[in-house]
Amino acid sequence: MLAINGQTASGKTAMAVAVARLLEPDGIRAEIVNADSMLVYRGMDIGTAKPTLAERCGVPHHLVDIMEVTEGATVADFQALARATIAELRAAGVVPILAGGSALYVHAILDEIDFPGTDAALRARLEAELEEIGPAALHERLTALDPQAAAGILPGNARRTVRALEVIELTGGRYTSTLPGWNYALGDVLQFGLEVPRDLLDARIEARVRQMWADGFVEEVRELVDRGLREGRTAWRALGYRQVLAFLDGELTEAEALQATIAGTRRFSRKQMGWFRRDPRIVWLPVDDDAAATMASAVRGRVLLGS
RNA sequence: GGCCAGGUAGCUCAGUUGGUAGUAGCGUUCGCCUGAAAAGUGAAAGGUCGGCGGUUCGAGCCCGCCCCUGGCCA
Repeated sequence: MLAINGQTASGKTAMAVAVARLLEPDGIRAEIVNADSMLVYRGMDIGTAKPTLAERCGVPHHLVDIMEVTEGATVADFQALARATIAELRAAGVVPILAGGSALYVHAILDEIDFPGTDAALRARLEAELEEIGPAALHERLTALDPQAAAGILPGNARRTVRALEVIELTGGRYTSTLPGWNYALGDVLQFGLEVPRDLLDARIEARVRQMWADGFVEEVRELVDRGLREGRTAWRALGYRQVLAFLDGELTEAEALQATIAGTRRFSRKQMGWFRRDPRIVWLPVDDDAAATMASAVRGRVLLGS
Protein backbone atom coordinates (compact mmCIF):
# COMPACT_ATOMS: atom_id res chain seq x y z
CA MET A 1 0.00 0.00 0.00
CA LEU A 2 0.93 3.61 -0.39
CA ALA A 3 0.86 6.14 2.41
CA ILE A 4 1.01 9.85 1.67
CA ASN A 5 1.80 12.04 4.64
CA GLY A 6 2.30 15.74 4.96
CA GLN A 7 1.18 18.90 6.60
CA THR A 8 -2.20 20.43 6.25
CA ALA A 9 -2.56 22.30 2.95
CA SER A 10 0.42 20.48 1.49
CA GLY A 11 -1.73 18.95 -1.21
CA LYS A 12 -2.00 15.37 0.04
CA THR A 13 -5.55 14.95 -1.10
CA ALA A 14 -5.00 16.09 -4.65
CA MET A 15 -1.79 14.08 -4.80
CA ALA A 16 -3.53 10.89 -3.72
CA VAL A 17 -6.15 11.32 -6.42
CA ALA A 18 -3.48 12.08 -9.02
CA VAL A 19 -1.56 8.93 -8.16
CA ALA A 20 -4.67 6.77 -8.36
CA ARG A 21 -5.47 8.18 -11.78
CA LEU A 22 -1.94 7.61 -13.03
CA LEU A 23 -2.23 3.96 -12.10
CA GLU A 24 -5.56 3.45 -13.85
CA PRO A 25 -4.18 3.05 -17.39
CA ASP A 26 -1.95 0.25 -16.14
CA GLY A 27 -4.96 -1.61 -14.90
CA ILE A 28 -3.99 -1.01 -11.29
CA ARG A 29 -6.92 0.04 -9.17
CA ALA A 30 -6.20 2.30 -6.26
CA GLU A 31 -8.59 3.75 -3.72
CA ILE A 32 -8.09 6.27 -0.98
CA VAL A 33 -8.31 5.53 2.72
CA ASN A 34 -8.63 8.67 4.75
CA ALA A 35 -6.33 9.12 7.75
CA ASP A 36 -7.54 12.50 8.77
CA SER A 37 -9.33 12.72 12.07
CA MET A 38 -11.85 15.40 11.12
CA LEU A 39 -12.85 14.21 7.66
CA VAL A 40 -14.90 11.45 9.22
CA TYR A 41 -17.66 13.83 10.30
CA ARG A 42 -20.65 14.36 8.07
CA GLY A 43 -21.35 18.01 7.49
CA MET A 44 -17.86 19.21 8.30
CA ASP A 45 -16.92 20.03 4.75
CA ILE A 46 -15.70 23.56 4.24
CA GLY A 47 -13.68 23.87 7.42
CA THR A 48 -11.93 20.56 6.97
CA ALA A 49 -11.14 21.18 3.30
CA LYS A 50 -12.84 17.90 2.59
CA PRO A 51 -12.40 16.98 -1.08
CA THR A 52 -15.58 17.52 -3.08
CA LEU A 53 -16.92 14.78 -5.33
CA ALA A 54 -15.50 16.67 -8.30
CA GLU A 55 -12.08 16.79 -6.69
CA ARG A 56 -12.19 13.08 -6.04
CA CYS A 57 -12.42 12.45 -9.78
CA GLY A 58 -14.32 9.26 -9.28
CA VAL A 59 -11.66 7.71 -7.07
CA PRO A 60 -13.45 6.14 -4.07
CA HIS A 61 -12.63 7.64 -0.67
CA HIS A 62 -13.07 5.47 2.39
CA LEU A 63 -13.61 6.57 6.00
CA VAL A 64 -14.96 9.94 5.01
CA ASP A 65 -18.40 11.03 6.30
CA ILE A 66 -18.88 8.03 8.52
CA MET A 67 -19.95 9.75 11.74
CA GLU A 68 -22.20 12.44 13.08
CA VAL A 69 -20.63 15.38 14.87
CA THR A 70 -22.26 14.19 18.08
CA GLU A 71 -20.23 11.00 17.95
CA GLY A 72 -16.58 10.90 18.83
CA ALA A 73 -14.07 9.11 16.71
CA THR A 74 -11.11 7.69 18.60
CA VAL A 75 -7.72 6.47 17.52
CA ALA A 76 -8.53 2.92 18.48
CA ASP A 77 -11.78 2.92 16.50
CA PHE A 78 -10.06 4.44 13.56
CA GLN A 79 -7.25 1.95 13.67
CA ALA A 80 -9.72 -0.92 13.50
CA LEU A 81 -11.80 0.66 10.76
CA ALA A 82 -8.82 1.55 8.63
CA ARG A 83 -7.19 -1.82 8.96
CA ALA A 84 -10.41 -3.57 8.04
CA THR A 85 -10.83 -1.32 5.03
CA ILE A 86 -7.25 -1.87 3.91
CA ALA A 87 -7.65 -5.63 4.23
CA GLU A 88 -10.84 -5.58 2.16
CA LEU A 89 -9.27 -3.50 -0.57
CA ARG A 90 -6.25 -5.72 -0.75
CA ALA A 91 -8.40 -8.82 -0.89
CA ALA A 92 -10.17 -7.26 -3.86
CA GLY A 93 -6.87 -6.51 -5.58
CA VAL A 94 -7.08 -2.79 -4.98
CA VAL A 95 -4.07 -0.75 -3.84
CA PRO A 96 -5.00 1.30 -0.76
CA ILE A 97 -3.64 4.84 -0.61
CA LEU A 98 -3.61 6.03 2.97
CA ALA A 99 -3.79 9.81 2.85
CA GLY A 100 -4.00 12.05 5.83
CA GLY A 101 -2.30 14.34 8.25
CA SER A 102 -3.32 12.93 11.61
CA ALA A 103 0.04 11.54 12.57
CA LEU A 104 -1.13 9.42 15.46
CA TYR A 105 -3.79 7.87 13.27
CA VAL A 106 -1.26 7.03 10.59
CA HIS A 107 1.07 5.60 13.21
CA ALA A 108 -1.70 3.51 14.76
CA ILE A 109 -2.81 2.15 11.41
CA LEU A 110 0.58 1.28 10.00
CA ASP A 111 2.47 0.27 13.10
CA GLU A 112 2.20 -2.14 15.97
CA ILE A 113 0.22 -0.31 18.58
CA ASP A 114 -2.30 -1.99 20.86
CA PHE A 115 -4.79 0.13 22.68
CA PRO A 116 -5.97 -1.11 26.05
CA GLY A 117 -9.75 -0.85 26.42
CA THR A 118 -11.87 1.92 27.75
CA ASP A 119 -14.85 2.21 30.05
CA ALA A 120 -17.18 5.15 29.85
CA ALA A 121 -18.40 4.95 33.43
CA LEU A 122 -14.93 4.62 34.85
CA ARG A 123 -13.69 7.49 32.81
CA ALA A 124 -16.61 9.68 33.83
CA ARG A 125 -15.79 8.97 37.44
CA LEU A 126 -12.13 9.86 36.99
CA GLU A 127 -13.01 13.05 35.20
CA ALA A 128 -15.35 14.02 37.99
CA GLU A 129 -12.54 13.45 40.43
CA LEU A 130 -10.27 15.55 38.31
CA GLU A 131 -12.73 18.43 38.60
CA GLU A 132 -12.75 17.99 42.32
CA ILE A 133 -9.14 17.45 43.32
CA GLY A 134 -7.23 18.74 40.32
CA PRO A 135 -4.59 17.24 38.06
CA ALA A 136 -1.71 17.37 40.52
CA ALA A 137 -3.49 15.25 43.12
CA LEU A 138 -4.54 12.78 40.48
CA HIS A 139 -0.99 12.57 39.24
CA GLU A 140 0.18 11.83 42.77
CA ARG A 141 -2.20 8.91 42.91
CA LEU A 142 -0.78 7.64 39.65
CA THR A 143 2.71 7.90 41.08
CA ALA A 144 1.66 5.65 43.94
CA LEU A 145 0.06 3.09 41.64
CA ASP A 146 2.55 3.07 38.80
CA PRO A 147 5.65 5.18 39.31
CA GLN A 148 7.02 4.36 35.92
CA ALA A 149 3.95 5.50 34.06
CA ALA A 150 3.73 8.59 36.23
CA ALA A 151 7.31 9.51 35.46
CA GLY A 152 6.46 9.64 31.78
CA ILE A 153 3.54 11.98 32.26
CA LEU A 154 3.93 15.56 33.42
CA PRO A 155 1.76 16.49 36.43
CA GLY A 156 0.03 19.23 34.51
CA ASN A 157 -1.21 16.86 31.85
CA ALA A 158 -4.60 15.91 33.23
CA ARG A 159 -5.74 14.10 30.12
CA ARG A 160 -2.94 11.57 30.08
CA THR A 161 -3.12 11.12 33.82
CA VAL A 162 -6.80 10.23 33.63
CA ARG A 163 -6.22 7.78 30.81
CA ALA A 164 -3.37 6.10 32.68
CA LEU A 165 -5.51 5.64 35.77
CA GLU A 166 -8.32 4.30 33.62
CA VAL A 167 -6.11 1.67 32.04
CA ILE A 168 -4.61 0.64 35.36
CA GLU A 169 -8.02 0.21 36.98
CA LEU A 170 -9.40 -1.55 33.97
CA THR A 171 -6.60 -4.02 33.37
CA GLY A 172 -5.18 -4.25 36.84
CA GLY A 173 -1.82 -3.93 35.17
CA ARG A 174 0.47 -1.14 34.27
CA TYR A 175 0.18 1.66 31.80
CA THR A 176 2.74 2.24 29.11
CA SER A 177 3.29 5.95 28.91
CA THR A 178 5.65 5.87 25.97
CA LEU A 179 4.72 5.49 22.36
CA PRO A 180 6.08 2.46 20.53
CA GLY A 181 8.62 2.87 17.77
CA TRP A 182 8.34 2.48 14.04
CA ASN A 183 7.44 -1.13 13.34
CA TYR A 184 5.05 -1.80 10.53
CA ALA A 185 2.18 -4.04 11.52
CA LEU A 186 1.10 -4.19 7.90
CA GLY A 187 3.21 -5.61 5.12
CA ASP A 188 4.25 -3.88 1.96
CA VAL A 189 4.02 -0.22 2.86
CA LEU A 190 5.50 2.63 0.85
CA GLN A 191 5.49 5.90 2.75
CA PHE A 192 5.94 9.26 1.09
CA GLY A 193 5.90 12.73 2.56
CA LEU A 194 5.11 15.94 0.75
CA GLU A 195 7.60 18.69 1.30
CA VAL A 196 6.48 22.29 0.98
CA PRO A 197 8.70 25.28 1.83
CA ARG A 198 7.48 27.00 4.93
CA ASP A 199 6.63 30.42 3.53
CA LEU A 200 4.76 28.84 0.67
CA LEU A 201 2.81 26.64 3.06
CA ASP A 202 2.01 29.60 5.31
CA ALA A 203 0.72 31.55 2.35
CA ARG A 204 -1.39 28.61 1.25
CA ILE A 205 -2.83 28.20 4.72
CA GLU A 206 -3.86 31.83 4.86
CA ALA A 207 -5.39 31.73 1.40
CA ARG A 208 -7.23 28.54 2.19
CA VAL A 209 -8.72 29.83 5.43
CA ARG A 210 -9.87 33.02 3.73
CA GLN A 211 -11.45 30.92 1.01
CA MET A 212 -13.27 28.88 3.64
CA TRP A 213 -14.83 32.04 4.97
CA ALA A 214 -15.77 33.12 1.47
CA ASP A 215 -17.33 29.72 0.88
CA GLY A 216 -19.68 30.05 3.83
CA PHE A 217 -17.77 28.42 6.65
CA VAL A 218 -19.59 30.38 9.34
CA GLU A 219 -22.93 29.23 7.92
CA GLU A 220 -21.73 25.63 7.92
CA VAL A 221 -20.87 25.89 11.61
CA ARG A 222 -24.27 27.40 12.38
CA GLU A 223 -25.98 24.46 10.75
CA LEU A 224 -23.78 21.98 12.55
CA VAL A 225 -24.66 23.57 15.86
CA ASP A 226 -28.26 22.65 15.13
CA ARG A 227 -27.11 19.13 14.48
CA GLY A 228 -25.44 18.93 17.85
CA LEU A 229 -21.89 20.07 17.17
CA ARG A 230 -21.53 21.38 20.70
CA GLU A 231 -22.63 18.10 22.24
CA GLY A 232 -19.86 16.04 20.75
CA ARG A 233 -16.60 15.40 22.41
CA THR A 234 -14.23 15.88 19.52
CA ALA A 235 -15.70 17.51 16.44
CA TRP A 236 -16.25 21.00 17.86
CA ARG A 237 -12.58 21.26 18.77
CA ALA A 238 -11.50 21.05 15.16
CA LEU A 239 -9.42 23.92 13.91
CA GLY A 240 -11.57 26.74 12.69
CA TYR A 241 -14.79 25.27 14.09
CA ARG A 242 -13.77 26.13 17.60
CA GLN A 243 -12.86 29.66 16.55
CA VAL A 244 -16.13 30.17 14.68
CA LEU A 245 -18.04 28.90 17.72
CA ALA A 246 -16.20 31.48 19.81
CA PHE A 247 -17.31 34.11 17.32
CA LEU A 248 -20.93 32.89 17.46
CA ASP A 249 -20.71 33.08 21.25
CA GLY A 250 -19.49 36.65 21.05
CA GLU A 251 -16.08 35.85 22.49
CA LEU A 252 -14.29 36.89 19.32
CA THR A 253 -15.12 39.16 16.44
CA GLU A 254 -15.42 37.47 13.09
CA ALA A 255 -12.11 38.97 11.97
CA GLU A 256 -10.43 37.69 15.12
CA ALA A 257 -11.85 34.22 14.56
CA LEU A 258 -10.43 34.20 11.06
CA GLN A 259 -7.01 35.35 12.23
CA ALA A 260 -7.03 32.83 15.06
CA THR A 261 -7.85 30.08 12.60
CA ILE A 262 -4.96 31.04 10.35
CA ALA A 263 -2.56 31.20 13.28
CA GLY A 264 -3.84 27.95 14.73
CA THR A 265 -3.54 26.16 11.42
CA ARG A 266 0.02 27.37 11.03
CA ARG A 267 0.88 26.11 14.49
CA PHE A 268 -0.77 22.82 13.70
CA SER A 269 1.25 22.43 10.53
CA ARG A 270 4.49 22.84 12.50
CA LYS A 271 3.33 20.23 14.96
CA GLN A 272 2.49 17.79 12.20
CA MET A 273 5.87 18.33 10.61
CA GLY A 274 7.64 17.59 13.85
CA TRP A 275 5.83 14.31 14.00
CA PHE A 276 6.38 13.16 10.45
CA ARG A 277 9.99 14.29 10.38
CA ARG A 278 10.77 11.79 13.10
CA ASP A 279 9.53 8.87 11.02
CA PRO A 280 12.67 7.69 9.26
CA ARG A 281 10.79 5.59 6.73
CA ILE A 282 9.14 8.47 4.96
CA VAL A 283 10.60 9.38 1.59
CA TRP A 284 10.21 13.12 1.11
CA LEU A 285 9.23 14.59 -2.22
CA PRO A 286 8.72 18.19 -3.27
CA VAL A 287 5.18 18.79 -4.42
CA ASP A 288 5.19 18.99 -8.18
CA ASP A 289 4.01 17.01 -11.16
CA ASP A 290 6.88 14.59 -10.80
CA ALA A 291 5.85 13.62 -7.29
CA ALA A 292 2.70 11.82 -8.41
CA ALA A 293 4.63 10.07 -11.16
CA THR A 294 7.34 9.01 -8.72
CA MET A 295 4.81 7.51 -6.34
CA ALA A 296 2.90 5.82 -9.12
CA SER A 297 5.99 4.16 -10.49
CA ALA A 298 6.99 3.07 -7.00
CA VAL A 299 3.63 1.34 -6.72
CA ARG A 300 4.02 -0.23 -10.15
CA GLY A 301 7.41 -1.59 -9.14
CA ARG A 302 5.92 -3.30 -6.15
CA VAL A 303 2.98 -4.62 -8.06
CA LEU A 304 5.20 -5.97 -10.84
CA LEU A 305 7.41 -7.65 -8.27
CA GLY A 306 4.32 -9.39 -7.10
CA SER A 307 4.66 -8.48 -3.47
C1' G B 1 9.49 75.12 10.50
C1' G B 2 6.93 74.91 15.73
C1' C B 3 4.44 71.92 19.49
C1' C B 4 3.07 67.09 21.52
C1' A B 5 3.60 61.73 22.00
C1' G B 6 6.70 57.82 21.10
C1' G B 7 11.45 54.90 19.75
C1' U B 8 13.04 48.42 25.04
C1' A B 9 13.00 40.48 22.38
C1' G B 10 10.93 38.92 15.36
C1' C B 11 5.87 41.74 16.61
C1' U B 12 2.73 44.35 20.49
C1' C B 13 4.10 46.29 24.86
C1' A B 14 5.62 46.33 30.90
C1' G B 15 9.52 48.54 33.36
C1' U B 16 7.33 51.43 40.15
C1' U B 17 11.64 56.85 43.88
C1' G B 18 18.24 56.18 38.64
C1' G B 19 21.13 50.11 41.15
C1' U B 20 23.74 46.47 34.71
C1' A B 21 15.65 44.53 31.77
C1' G B 22 10.00 41.26 31.84
C1' U B 23 7.04 34.22 35.20
C1' A B 24 4.43 39.49 29.82
C1' G B 25 1.19 38.16 25.27
C1' C B 26 1.90 36.49 20.27
C1' G B 27 5.70 34.42 17.18
C1' U B 28 10.18 31.10 16.76
C1' U B 29 12.80 26.59 18.14
C1' C B 30 12.90 21.98 20.64
C1' G B 31 10.64 17.89 23.51
C1' C B 32 6.57 14.52 25.31
C1' C B 33 2.31 12.12 23.33
C1' U B 34 -1.36 4.60 23.35
C1' G B 35 -9.43 5.10 23.16
C1' A B 36 -10.42 13.83 22.61
C1' A B 37 -4.73 13.83 18.47
C1' A B 38 -7.16 19.64 13.77
C1' A B 39 -6.61 17.44 20.89
C1' G B 40 -3.46 17.73 25.33
C1' U B 41 1.27 19.11 27.61
C1' G B 42 6.44 20.86 28.93
C1' A B 43 10.95 23.56 28.03
C1' A B 44 14.37 26.81 25.63
C1' A B 45 16.41 30.58 22.68
C1' G B 46 16.11 35.66 21.76
C1' G B 47 17.54 42.62 23.77
C1' U B 48 24.89 46.84 22.47
C1' C B 49 16.95 49.46 26.10
C1' G B 50 17.28 54.71 18.36
C1' G B 51 22.58 57.27 18.14
C1' C B 52 26.42 60.31 20.37
C1' G B 53 27.91 63.00 24.53
C1' G B 54 27.04 64.68 29.71
C1' U B 55 25.58 64.33 35.13
C1' U B 56 26.37 60.16 38.68
C1' C B 57 29.97 55.33 42.39
C1' G B 58 26.06 53.58 38.99
C1' A B 59 21.22 55.60 33.53
C1' G B 60 16.17 52.13 29.81
C1' C B 61 14.98 55.74 33.53
C1' C B 62 17.92 62.63 34.58
C1' C B 63 20.27 66.64 30.97
C1' G B 64 21.94 68.23 25.83
C1' C B 65 22.33 67.51 20.67
C1' C B 66 21.10 64.44 16.54
C1' C B 67 18.21 60.56 13.79
C1' C B 68 13.47 58.03 12.98
C1' U B 69 7.92 57.33 13.50
C1' G B 70 2.93 59.14 14.45
C1' G B 71 -0.32 63.24 15.52
C1' C B 72 -1.55 68.49 15.93
C1' C B 73 -0.40 73.63 14.37
C1' A B 74 1.68 76.61 10.62
